[in-house]
Amino acid sequence: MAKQLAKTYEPQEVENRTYAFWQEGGFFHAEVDQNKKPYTIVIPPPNITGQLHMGHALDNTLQDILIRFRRMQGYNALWLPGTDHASIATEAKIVEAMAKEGITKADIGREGFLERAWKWKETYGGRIISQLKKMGSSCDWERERFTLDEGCSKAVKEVFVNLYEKGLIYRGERIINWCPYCKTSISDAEVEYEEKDGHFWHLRYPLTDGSGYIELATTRPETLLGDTAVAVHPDDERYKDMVGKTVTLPLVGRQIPIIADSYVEPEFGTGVVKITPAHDPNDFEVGLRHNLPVINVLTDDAHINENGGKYQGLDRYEARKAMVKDLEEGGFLIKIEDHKHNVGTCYRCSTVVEPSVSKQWFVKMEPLAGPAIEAVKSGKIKFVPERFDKTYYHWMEGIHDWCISRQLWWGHRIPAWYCDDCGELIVSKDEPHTCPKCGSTKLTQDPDTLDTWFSSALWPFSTLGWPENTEELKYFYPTSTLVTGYDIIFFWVARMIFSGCEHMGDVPFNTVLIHGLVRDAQGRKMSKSLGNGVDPLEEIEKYGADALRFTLATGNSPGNDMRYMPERVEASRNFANKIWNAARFILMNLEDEEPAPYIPEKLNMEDKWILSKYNTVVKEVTDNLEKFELGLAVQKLYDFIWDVFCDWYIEIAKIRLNSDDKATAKAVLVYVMSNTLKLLHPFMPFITEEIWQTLPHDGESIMISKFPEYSDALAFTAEEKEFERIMSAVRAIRNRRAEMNVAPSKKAAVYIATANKDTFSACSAVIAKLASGSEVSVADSFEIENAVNIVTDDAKIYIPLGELVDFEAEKKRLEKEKDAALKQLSQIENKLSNQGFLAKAPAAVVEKERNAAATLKEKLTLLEQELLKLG
RNA sequence: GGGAGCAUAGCUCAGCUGGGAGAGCAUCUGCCUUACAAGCAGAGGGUCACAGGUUCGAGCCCUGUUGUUCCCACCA
Repeated sequence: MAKQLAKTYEPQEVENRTYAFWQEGGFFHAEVDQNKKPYTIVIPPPNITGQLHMGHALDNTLQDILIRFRRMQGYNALWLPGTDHASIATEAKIVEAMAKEGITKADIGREGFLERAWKWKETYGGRIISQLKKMGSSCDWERERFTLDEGCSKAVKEVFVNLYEKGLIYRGERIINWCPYCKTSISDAEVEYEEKDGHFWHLRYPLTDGSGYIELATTRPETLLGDTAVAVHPDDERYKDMVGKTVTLPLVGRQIPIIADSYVEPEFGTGVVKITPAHDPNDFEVGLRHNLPVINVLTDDAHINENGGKYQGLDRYEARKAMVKDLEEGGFLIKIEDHKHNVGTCYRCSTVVEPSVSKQWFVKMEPLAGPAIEAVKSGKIKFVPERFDKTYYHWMEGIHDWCISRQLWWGHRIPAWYCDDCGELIVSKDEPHTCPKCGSTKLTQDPDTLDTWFSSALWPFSTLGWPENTEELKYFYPTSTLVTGYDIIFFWVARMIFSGCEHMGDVPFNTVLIHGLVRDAQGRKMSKSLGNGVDPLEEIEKYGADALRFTLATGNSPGNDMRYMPERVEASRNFANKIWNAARFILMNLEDEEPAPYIPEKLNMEDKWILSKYNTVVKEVTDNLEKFELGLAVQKLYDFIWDVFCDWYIEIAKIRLNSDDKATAKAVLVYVMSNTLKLLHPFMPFITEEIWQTLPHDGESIMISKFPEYSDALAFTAEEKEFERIMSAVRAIRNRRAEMNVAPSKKAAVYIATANKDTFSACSAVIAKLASGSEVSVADSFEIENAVNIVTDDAKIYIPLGELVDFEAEKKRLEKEKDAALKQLSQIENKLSNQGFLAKAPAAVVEKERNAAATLKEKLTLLEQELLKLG
């Protein structure tokens, strides 16, 4: 025993050792156990290409708090970890790396590329995992999964075939968002709209019959090459006569019809719209209605293709420039206006996307959205905070079909084959060898892969073994809580919900705890381009993982963004050090003895006070955690440990520790300390384990100890209240001494006149210690000369400080206090004479006011007595 | 165009079902009181954005206004 702890807490030394100890102990692992209730969290799988950033740090801190809390509460807690293959992001990185070697995808082919990709995964995939461990994450690493592993791939095929057979997956030629940099289609959700300064080019399209021209405006003049009509509103009088005529497309010479369609807004611009079905979603719809040809004019990297005549080969923006010049020269350009408009960009690479008609695979959303909406409406899934259900409904209700095919190689290949001979489409979990229609053996698999979110949508059940009906799946599904940022509600949360409902017949989780973004100190989003990102690992190195976790868990509320301020981590680090030193103090006093538990009969007032305070904290922290109010919970622990336990109880305990009557104080110190460590453990796992291990303890690890529970036996309400009186007397004395600039080293006698003699006598040593008293006397009354006067609610206190006492000042001060008390009293009496208040306020509230009034009156009496004495 | 959030001390933010305005940092004063100066004891500092309303009682609920941030939306 009597272990020596270093003077300050050194997290670096403790963390790796402790984490290894937990792993070796197998404490993170959960097995199916019918005798225990499961509590399950599946991790939002980080990208294998990723590096831990503050968003991960926050997300995983919250998850770890919840999982550690539930584990200690006795739940069979499973936190299932894994990583995401992140098709677009990863493929882009690999392509980039290859480019540095001067190699392209085409050079090495699909096989060669995938070989590289898997190697990449082996090299970097583990990086983020080891970073999560640095955070202290108590994931069940034995169950680590990867969205592209065998099991997940099986689940993906199962789902694809299943949905296809139900008619919920189809292949079709439709307008999609094309990213010319990633060279793939992307879903609507993957397009980010940015307001950009652009132009409005007003053009003149001549009527073919020579009877004039029609004026229209466009923001993308280069799409003119794909125009197949010009549209006006059917009721627009200005153009009524022109409908049915044709115009000759400038620069191209193609004759295209003027059509009437109510999509056109007559008030906007000139009321005329050029229709480019191949490159605009609205125009595409118009084209369908009017049976217009679709002319694609772009290549997959956004250059003009063979349909662009002389502009072929030009980049889209070069083509724009060239065409505007030609239009101007040809007299077709009327004017150019500045125009702000929303431009769609790729969420991965920020390249401006081009809407393009293309043959892709889609998930039919409408039948899936219904049950997914109902799952939240019925309360089977709850968002915390609740307001996010609105966001969710809004998105789900207006959802379009989901484009799931990607022109990438890194991902789940679409389980569809085409017969080279008859063109038959075969969708199958297993590779087919003959065409069921013509018997041909020449079959080619669809080259595309699936949207990376297609596999993450299955994560809550694919990781538990689905489509096999495993014991794990039966036991741990639905999972309990999903923790994630509001920025991926659409990408991931919504899709998990409809996938769970569809394939499992049950919701994937019961609660979704939503957090916000971690921003920089100025409130800006952390980003690579700004270079303002704070590296969590550097912060851990500097301040310790516990300090970082504490900072992220505190001072923010669900769903709201937070700013990352280095000063706050410093404060958290200081808190860790405070705890460390409190432990050092206790250990120092334990010497070599095996401390016994406290004996209830021997507890004195301050022991009961601290135990009662502790008991309240247990209740409140538990309540807060159960309601996902993690920030409130940890704030209460901070206040209790620092202000209540350290600043008051430890100081008071020193009195007995310096006497012969040490046992009870020691026992209470140990009891409160080690149990408070348990309460704090979910938030600060490393330091709590380290200290708990050095204190007398039962069990292998704090992380599998029992989370403290509220106990009626510790609810010493009366003693708590009594001791608060002592504290307020101590505060009053300290306050007066500070005001008079009396150094703590200058001890002075303290005389306390009170009707409450028992309490004050019992605590005279406490008062002496905490309020620099040389001696403390308690009686009904005193006649003291040359004394400072202090009046508390139930006591008059005199401190003879001889020459320091200024009677006039004393009098003035007491007058001031009297005025304040009178004012307060009149406020309360106003309330108490208000019939409405008496009739309608809860009895407890009225009672509280009555007590306050009584206390004030008592104080006023004492104040008046003193003023009388002073003349 | 629709929807949501935020506005509380100099700064960053808490404030749970309406019942005496809080923390951290910063500032000021005094302390090396042998667990901790990464500390201790004190102090100052707020019309809780503004205007109405509901209520015995509003930072909290309702309506409107202003400022700000974000999300969604097919206006060329």
